[in-house]
Amino acid sequence: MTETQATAPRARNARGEGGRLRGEIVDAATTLLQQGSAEQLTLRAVARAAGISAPSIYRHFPDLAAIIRAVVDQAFEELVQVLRTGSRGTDPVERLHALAQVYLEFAQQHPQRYRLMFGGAWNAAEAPGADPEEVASRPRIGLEALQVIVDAVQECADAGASRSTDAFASATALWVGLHGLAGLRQTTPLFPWPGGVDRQLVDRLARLELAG
Amino acid sequence: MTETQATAPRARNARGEGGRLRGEIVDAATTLLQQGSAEQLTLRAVARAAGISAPSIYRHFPDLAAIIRAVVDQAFEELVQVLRTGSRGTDPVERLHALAQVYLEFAQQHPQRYRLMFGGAWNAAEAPGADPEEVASRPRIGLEALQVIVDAVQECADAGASRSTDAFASATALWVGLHGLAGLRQTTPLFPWPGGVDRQLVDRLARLELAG
DNA sequence: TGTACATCAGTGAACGCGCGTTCACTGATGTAC
DNA sequence: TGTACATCAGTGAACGCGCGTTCACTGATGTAC
Repeated sequence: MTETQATAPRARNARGEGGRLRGEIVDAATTLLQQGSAEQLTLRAVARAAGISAPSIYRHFPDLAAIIRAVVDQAFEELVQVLRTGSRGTDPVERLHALAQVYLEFAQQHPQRYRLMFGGAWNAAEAPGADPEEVASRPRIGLEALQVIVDAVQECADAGASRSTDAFASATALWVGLHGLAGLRQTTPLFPWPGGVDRQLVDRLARLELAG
Repeated sequence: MTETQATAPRARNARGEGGRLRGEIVDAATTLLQQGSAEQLTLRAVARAAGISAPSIYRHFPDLAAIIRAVVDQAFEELVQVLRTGSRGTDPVERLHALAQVYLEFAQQHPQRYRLMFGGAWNAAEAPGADPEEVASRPRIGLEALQVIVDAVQECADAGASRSTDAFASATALWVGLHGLAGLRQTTPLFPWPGGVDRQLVDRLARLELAG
């Protein structure tokens, strides 16, 4: 009786709602990324986590890489939103520091997804089946996230709080620094990290040190 | 006739030279990392590349993770050597810039190995079978590489070419920046990288900009 | 110098496993009449 | 309002594959006598 209930197949989605399972598959993959790395993901594991049979995946995705691409796309959208929300504040310098913290927190809270966003892409790009057009369009969404940093740096410069004369270049350098810190902090937690590395990165790369 | 030659088993090592195949296995794994990522490495693939049968691996390594650990150890030793060789020059600032270039080149020339050194370690650390003592000792070899950067920054400070008052902290920040750049350059080659990002990272993170 | 023997590096066959993918199918949902 | 039917989301069984690992083995190397 309860056994029947326990092993009951999932309720099928109605006609128009075929897209629902698609979202559930992406969510399942995202959940699995909280436990293990992207390399450990398998199509069957995603299906299990989503509570469906393996072949059901094919109604929604051609293969595992497509699922992962969807996870990455969603993660980039989340990052952009989180950055926009996190850069609030009155002082432009304060806003930039808050932005950096939010970026680092995102990477820390979703290490595997972050790794996938910035570490697995080129892997997929070199994969034989990669769609060239898709690969070419991939940086666009990343640029959107970077733009938030560019704007914040520009505001500091406009307010006379940064000596930066090229907000894009400075923001890129800052992004590079934050990315490096995010990765290394997770990789080598035992390293004797000097306090305030994050602050130093922001101050120096965005050229906030006016008293020179 | 030639068929026999082609399929002839490899010449067995003499008694005392059992260690020779160990090195060949590590070399085979290193070679495979020039073609694919560490996640694609399998015990059988390493054996094939080394020209031996799969079970032969077990005479030298308990499992694939042990082989990878040996590859990483060797890579760190190479990096330290390359950094030491690359930091030659008369001017301390020149030496630091050369050091940064050498670091970036190492990462570029051995992308998968570099990724494994700084990106895969924590993965292995969280693996169930990880030896705690081994994990704890892992940063040591990395610190040796960092020390080369610390020394170079200190020399700049001593020569009055850097405003850094904490060479370790500045070197760490620089390492973070270089690591970020190394990773992102490979991951997002299509990104419109501003020229001179690498120089900017060194100048700003090692505080070489005196005319403030 | 010769011979019997222990050592041990490397092998080939075999196993069970989880994987990706295919196929024909089931059966509820929505629609045409 | 009823009924027959097309649609299509999801299933279960099955396949071939490469994997890690085990086992008993082979046969050259080095040693004891």
